[in-house]
Amino acid sequence: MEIQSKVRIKDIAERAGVSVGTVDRVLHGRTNVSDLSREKVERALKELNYVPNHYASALASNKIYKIAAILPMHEVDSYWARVEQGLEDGLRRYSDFKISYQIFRYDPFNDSSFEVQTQLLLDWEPFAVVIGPIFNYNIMSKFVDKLEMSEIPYGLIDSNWPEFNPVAFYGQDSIRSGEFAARIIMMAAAGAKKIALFKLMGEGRVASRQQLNREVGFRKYMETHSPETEIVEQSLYVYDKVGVKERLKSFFTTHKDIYHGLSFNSSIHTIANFLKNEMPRHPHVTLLGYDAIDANVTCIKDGSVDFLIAQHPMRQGLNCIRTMINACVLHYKQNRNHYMAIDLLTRENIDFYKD
Amino acid sequence: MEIQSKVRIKDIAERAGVSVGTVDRVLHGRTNVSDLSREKVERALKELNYVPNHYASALASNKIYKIAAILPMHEVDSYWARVEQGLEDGLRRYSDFKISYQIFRYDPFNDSSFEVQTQLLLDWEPFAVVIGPIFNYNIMSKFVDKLEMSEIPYGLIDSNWPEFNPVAFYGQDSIRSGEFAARIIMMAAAGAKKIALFKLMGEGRVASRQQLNREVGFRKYMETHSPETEIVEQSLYVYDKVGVKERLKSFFTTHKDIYHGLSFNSSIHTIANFLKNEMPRHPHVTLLGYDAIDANVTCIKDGSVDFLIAQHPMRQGLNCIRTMINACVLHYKQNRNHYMAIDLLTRENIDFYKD
DNA sequence: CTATCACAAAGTTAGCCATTTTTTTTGCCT
DNA sequence: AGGCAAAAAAAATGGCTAACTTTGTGATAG
Repeated sequence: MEIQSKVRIKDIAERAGVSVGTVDRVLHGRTNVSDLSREKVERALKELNYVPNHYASALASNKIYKIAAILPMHEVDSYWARVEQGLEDGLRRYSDFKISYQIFRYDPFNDSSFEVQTQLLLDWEPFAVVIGPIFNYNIMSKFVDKLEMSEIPYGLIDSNWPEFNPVAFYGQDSIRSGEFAARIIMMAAAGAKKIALFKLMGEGRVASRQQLNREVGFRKYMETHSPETEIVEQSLYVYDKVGVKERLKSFFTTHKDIYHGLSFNSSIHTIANFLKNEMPRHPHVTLLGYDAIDANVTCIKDGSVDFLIAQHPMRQGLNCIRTMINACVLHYKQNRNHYMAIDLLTRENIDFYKD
Repeated sequence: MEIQSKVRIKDIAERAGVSVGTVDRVLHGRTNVSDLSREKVERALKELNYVPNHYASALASNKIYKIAAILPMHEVDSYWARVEQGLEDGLRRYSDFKISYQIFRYDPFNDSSFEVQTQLLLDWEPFAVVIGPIFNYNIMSKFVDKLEMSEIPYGLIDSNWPEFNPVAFYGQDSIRSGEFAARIIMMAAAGAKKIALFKLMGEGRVASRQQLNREVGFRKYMETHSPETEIVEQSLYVYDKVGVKERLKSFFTTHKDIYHGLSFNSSIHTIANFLKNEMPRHPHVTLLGYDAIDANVTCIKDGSVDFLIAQHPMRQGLNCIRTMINACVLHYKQNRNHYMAIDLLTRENIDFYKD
């Protein structure tokens, strides 16, 4: 089996009886080609099944591509930190092209911050843009309109917006992910009367779309498969550490019959660490959370968290960049939607989860 | 942030006060370079932080690389079919290089077939080799010795051999994988007195190393965490369809108290389909098996198999090729061992498992 | 003591292939 | 035939490799 593209522009030119310059003009849809020549070239391209050599192409064109990303501000050990890492990995992988990269970060709790940052981004005149999640449809819409007006291609990460036309979306199907969470926790909690749903929030802000959808999927599964199980909610503001302690203490004292709990974001380690440190004699509570951030991985390894659902944030970033470059630089066709795998991590397999 | 390598060989040559030819000689470790020149070049490389442009390099070297793979014969819908697909994907991804690829298939039930095929492979004079699993250490060893004698680099897929020195190994940590299987099945079977272990064999042959190791991991976990659960073994020769039916019928009639079963290879669909077709009124048996081959995926979707453990065969193939090319063609450093993720698939998340 | 040779070391340059720019040719009209 | 636009051909470019060429050193013989 031969996997090689030996057909060169020169071969096309010979076959079509024209010069390489003409073939190039046809390939790039430029002017100054007679209809006859264009047709001959196109026939030759098809007949010889021409595949461009991207190495040579990149070398010759010698353009500089400016790629911008707009993502939420975040902590060092977080989902978004890994997405950024993935983006950078992706860019490094394409470092043989001349790529200039700039990241713009907005305060997810402040809409005007997003507007300020997108303006800075547009002023930088990027070639392509990667966009993270924004809750507010209107400001997102305004930004996307501007991009489309300027014909700047963009990719979405994490949050899918069916009404827009990105080159690609990378993220998890949150509803299915919530169903999967329900299946797993209920397998461990078979027959349990009650399970705890912890709503861990930062700075009093509403949860993300992803989290809301996970809960939708979760409740859907529960209604169908375990309608008899009561879901006991407990809200917590993670930045109010004293408040968290008090509420959890009262929660676990009140609900002595709860041995299973989950959360739809990456803060499950808060519950695990509380139980470890503040109620060490409390019976084991099986916990399920999201995202393989360091704090959670530690808890998985010491057994205080039993399950994590992961979604390959680095791979999301990397693949998003890859797709953008494939589409915009190399002019490959791309699929729009890329739903990431819904991975279950436990103590037994977490060592092999490499993002 | 700028991700681009603007430092060229020419720049290095100027900085070091030598010609580009000399820099090239140093970069490729060729002869005819004085110690002084080599040192000057190496200093310049470090100072300017040189990163080679692989596009240009590939273009210039214009070699034809012959890559051979030696893998077991297999059915169309199987683990190995996907590994082969991954290998081909990988080669396609590097189609800007001139790569010629040939696959040699041996009969896994016949050692001399392996020897015949490896001889054909060596006669083809490949540049690099990808090797699948062989049970017999001695014939493997003989082959590897020949490769090392001829300085042909090789990669291992599926079976790891610590005594050899491949460029890379891709596969799953089978022991851990068995532990994970135990954890999952016992979560569903919490408190069960008995579970079934189906040993599904093709053509009366012993199981693969991988399967044996999975069982080792499984039993280790069971002894530690569920010593009270009895593991009831049942061997089956899948090509003897009548025999399989009879044995299974007698098995499930005898063991009316078994509601959970697993198998360490990809044939779990045999059990699922038997229960569906031959004993439709039998209570649900929770089944766990390996590998997302089509037959198993169908069973996951109709609920007759509950869990599959997957190991990304396509990714193994693809990554193995990638690593071989990175190491041998692009001269990147590579890690030796690449343990694939141990993925749990259920009806809820299988749609997002794309290999 | 120098001419010759072998060989190591270093330099030079023609590709590799797609793109872009410049130059040349062609075709058409006046 | 001259002028001009349109199209084709040719040459230059990019970073790297490898074949080829030149330079330099030391050994040996005359």
